[in-house]
Amino acid sequence: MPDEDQRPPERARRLPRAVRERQILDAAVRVFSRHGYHAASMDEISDVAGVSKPMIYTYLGSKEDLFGKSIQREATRLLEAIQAGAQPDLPPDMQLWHGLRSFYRFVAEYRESWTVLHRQALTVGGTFAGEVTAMRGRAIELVAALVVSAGTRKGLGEQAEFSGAGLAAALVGAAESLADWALDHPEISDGVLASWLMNLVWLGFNDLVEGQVWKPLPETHSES
Amino acid sequence: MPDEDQRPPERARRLPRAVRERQILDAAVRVFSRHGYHAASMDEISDVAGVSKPMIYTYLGSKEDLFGKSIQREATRLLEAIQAGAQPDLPPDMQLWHGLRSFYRFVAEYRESWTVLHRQALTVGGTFAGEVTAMRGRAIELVAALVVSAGTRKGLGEQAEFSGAGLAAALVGAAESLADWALDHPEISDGVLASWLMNLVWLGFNDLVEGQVWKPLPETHSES
DNA sequence: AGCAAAGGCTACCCATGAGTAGGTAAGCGG
DNA sequence: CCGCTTACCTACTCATGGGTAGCCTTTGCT
Repeated sequence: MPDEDQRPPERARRLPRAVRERQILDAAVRVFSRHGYHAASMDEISDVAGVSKPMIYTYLGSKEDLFGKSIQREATRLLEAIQAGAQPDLPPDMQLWHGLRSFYRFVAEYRESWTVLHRQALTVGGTFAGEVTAMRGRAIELVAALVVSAGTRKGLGEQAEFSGAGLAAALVGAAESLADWALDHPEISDGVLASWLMNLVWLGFNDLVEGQVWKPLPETHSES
Repeated sequence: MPDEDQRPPERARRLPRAVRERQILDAAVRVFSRHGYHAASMDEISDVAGVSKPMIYTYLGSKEDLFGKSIQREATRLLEAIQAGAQPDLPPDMQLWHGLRSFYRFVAEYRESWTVLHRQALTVGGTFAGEVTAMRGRAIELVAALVVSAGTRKGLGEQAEFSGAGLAAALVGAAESLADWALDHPEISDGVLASWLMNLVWLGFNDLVEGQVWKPLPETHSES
């Protein structure tokens, strides 16, 4: 009886390996972001991916491997998105401004990527927590460099150096937290979010010396 | 063969129920803070508590119950610590200042409580995540009220109202992130940490109107 | 056609860990 | 000293879920 398969879900059969790997990673990120590492089951991931469990093991390895690869892919995506925005030949404040905007655009577009990186990766002790905190640490150092360079340029000198790391940690945390908040307020544009932080941090920092208002150049931002 | 038990660890036998419950909760907080909800095992908790597993079930209920009670106790502790610092009859900036100092003192003293609340509680979907985010939300609202009241008082009016919630979210996130950072830098006092945030946020916010430097009254803070 | 390799699955194994059954022993009122 | 309650334990059951063995099926090449 040929042609008896009415192929109802059209479960795309026999795709090349690279495609399947992408599908599986997509599913993994989605499931991990929803339940966290431990509560996520390989069965559910395979189900979401539209693939049987052994495929995951033959293609991506163990659950830990899979989680690691998910983290790695999303982290790379995020960093690339931010770096695409913050051109290193701009002045510090503009670097920060564009980096922040890119960050918020990314979070809005890839909520699940963000969730996995921000919430879930830290809870799995061991290698991943290390990788992610290292990545976060690099972000903090980058921001710290911006802050210190700007502070020194403005005449703060030693004090900037001393408190730069802490301030950078606070700023990164503020940006992350604001990202979470923004997930529940999609009507707020990335430009507004970034400008809030710029006004908070840049003003507060620079005004230790002199009171001048930072604002983005008119051509680059579009907010209400 | 009597007296053959050389009672090596002197495992305190037959204590009253209230004491055991405290011991078990202490152990639970410690283990949950280290491994997270799912990776923590009741066996390890009972081991750390110096008590057998059935005791936990007869006294505190299921694993979920136990986690909930741990969260609840630590959250209450934290809120009480903060409220003990921030007297509501002070002006907004001083409330924030003292609240922040109390917060950082608490985090330094009860690292595990903080870890459980900040990192682990969010990863367990369902009731607890709800409770904790609700608690966090209340904190944000509180801060938002301070910020808006100060902003309105300073003449910002509508703009303060509009961005107050977002700014509060950012500030709370900055405070949390700075708390994590401070765990690796114990030499930084709570006064310094709090003053960093005050200078960042309060200055940046108020200076949208006029450039005035916030600083704590000399008698209350002790920093380098 | 024939056949190897790659894509894919069902059906299982088994360690881990939540939760419990049922028993022992110490205090305490009578 | 007798029984009743409370504190407490050892030793199990059993569901969940990570991981795998073994088999089928399509495709592409000669």
